[in-house]
Amino acid sequence: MSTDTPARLLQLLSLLQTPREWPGGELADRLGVSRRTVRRDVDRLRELGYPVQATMGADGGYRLVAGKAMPPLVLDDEEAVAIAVGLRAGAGHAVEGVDEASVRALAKLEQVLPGRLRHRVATLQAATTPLTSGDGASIAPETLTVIASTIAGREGLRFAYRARDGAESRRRTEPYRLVSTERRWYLVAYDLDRDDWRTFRVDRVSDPFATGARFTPRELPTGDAAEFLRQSMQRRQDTYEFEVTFSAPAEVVAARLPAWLGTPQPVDEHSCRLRAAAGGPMEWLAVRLAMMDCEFTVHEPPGLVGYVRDLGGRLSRAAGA
Amino acid sequence: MSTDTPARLLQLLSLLQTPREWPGGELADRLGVSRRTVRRDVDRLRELGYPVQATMGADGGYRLVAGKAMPPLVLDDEEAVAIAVGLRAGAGHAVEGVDEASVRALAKLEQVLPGRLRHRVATLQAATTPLTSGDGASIAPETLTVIASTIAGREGLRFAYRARDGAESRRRTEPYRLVSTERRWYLVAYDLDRDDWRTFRVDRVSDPFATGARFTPRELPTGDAAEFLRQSMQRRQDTYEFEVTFSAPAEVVAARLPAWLGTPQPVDEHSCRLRAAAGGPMEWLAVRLAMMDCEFTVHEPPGLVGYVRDLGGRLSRAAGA
DNA sequence: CCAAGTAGGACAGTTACCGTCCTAGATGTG
DNA sequence: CACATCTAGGACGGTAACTGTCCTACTTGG
Repeated sequence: MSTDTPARLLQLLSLLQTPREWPGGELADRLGVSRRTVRRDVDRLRELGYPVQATMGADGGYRLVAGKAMPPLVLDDEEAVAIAVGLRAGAGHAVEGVDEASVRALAKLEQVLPGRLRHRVATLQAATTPLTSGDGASIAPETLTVIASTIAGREGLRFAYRARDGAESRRRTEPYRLVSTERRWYLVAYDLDRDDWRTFRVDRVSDPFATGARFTPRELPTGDAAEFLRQSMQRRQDTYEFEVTFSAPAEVVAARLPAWLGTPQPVDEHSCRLRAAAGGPMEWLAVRLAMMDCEFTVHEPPGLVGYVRDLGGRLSRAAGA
Repeated sequence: MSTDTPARLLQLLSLLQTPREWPGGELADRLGVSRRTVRRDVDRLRELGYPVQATMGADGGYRLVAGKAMPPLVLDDEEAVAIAVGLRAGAGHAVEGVDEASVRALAKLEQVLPGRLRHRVATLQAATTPLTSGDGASIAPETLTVIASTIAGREGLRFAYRARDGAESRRRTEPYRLVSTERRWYLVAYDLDRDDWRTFRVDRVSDPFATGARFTPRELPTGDAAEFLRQSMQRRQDTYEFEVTFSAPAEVVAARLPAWLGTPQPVDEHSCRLRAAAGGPMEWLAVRLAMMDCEFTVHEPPGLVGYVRDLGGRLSRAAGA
């Protein structure tokens, strides 16, 4: 309705993102301009790099197709809520390799999410259950997004931290990177009080907030945040090795397990063995194995064997054995 | 760098979405215009409804905050991939109430996703595991997005359908709505051959494609697609009732279960009972119960009891009991 | 108080934009 | 085959909008 050119272009972009064909006449009507102007606008979008495809002939029309760069996504309310909920649900147990970008996208979205939608996201979020099996290691999505924001904005970050021995402390940091490996989130940051680089487990962070103080990022001595994390993990020995034998062909098992857990080695035609290192909560691995839908045997570590035994006992009792 | 006004406005919008403060001078530099013009552009964005907040005084700057409507999201490559992967992973087992919007958002995103990113999404998607426990009821995300596109674009839809008795048939339909209830996806559509409204289970749909023929949506006699689905489900009796007793306070159980499964009723201070109806694969419910981390007893239905017993036995054997 | 930032009015030159005319090419239908 | 319906794009003139420069006013933190 507004007669402004840039506004009209944004509106056109939004219309074209609906997965259907738009005849020029209809667009002209909707935008309140002449057909010729629509053609010019389409031209302009193309010059901007958004590939508008036009099918010729009767029954033709315009539509936005895949191009070189991502066009700005124009979402309606429900779609925005769906993405927010989806990303938040995934934040705790996302796919290896996209976790950090996923949190960044969530932070970006939540920055501009209208208040009334925020409500709906929170409600729906409450209706879903965190997949973490009650070991208290769950992470509030807000924690991740606040941290991501401070990293992107180069702002100071303060939070309360509960160390491995249970001791509480308050930290003033310059956040550097979020890294997630093997079902756990870590923050690599420069600790202003310790005057050195540190890694923090995000599930032990509480009450994080941006101080507002901007800083220029220091250089990490190790270069890569993931590398730095790996080194400090080695010192702490936070992972464990496990070994399982499955009564199913290696291909079948491989298809049902996440690739990062490793590749099962065939023993014979009908069984295979998986030996790999895992981090994160052991319960998760146990449940994952339970979902495999084939016979298997856990050899190591003893803790995992114990947990699987407990789970088995509990289920047997539940069935009234 | 000097492009025309609308392009600059889009660029400005993208800069402001980074969660940080931008001083006017820096924006002027980046956009290649004078400081005054930046102020004018900011004004224009505000008039368009995008609330740009400015902090006054030294060390001030601009940033985009939550407003009345969603601004067009400007994503970088990694963020786009992250959202696509997240939505696809969630497509099979999403949160009640946002599923359809989620699929619509995914369709919208994939329509414009550049080819090189498509590759990355596919790769990462392969690395993750479908959560469906081997009953063959998994759904390819593509199937959902194709259907969603035809609904949005009012295009005819053809697909192959495997009926409950295993009979294969080809369908020509005018798609109306996607509905998901209790872990399953359904398509409500007008069947052009049967000349009547039908519901289809999406996990039995294969090889769907848009015919390209546009149509004007008919009116559904029942009015609401969800209502229509409910009625045809009642005829088929696709759900089952279950009853479980937990050895944990009702609040604790409620907090760990999805709300749509129902509310547990307290029996005494330390236990509670849940009686509700569920649909979808029974294995899913069994695994969900296993993750509850407390003792429980399954009373009904017999099938669920049997499945829990099997799972328990398998786990006990796995632990070498 | 000063420095550095936002906010916004006034003015003049330039530019870009828009609608109304055209004509040309593609495509499916009667 | 001709026709209707769509995209594609050149030409043109009047109007409107945009931009940079130069102002002043106000806010905030050191």
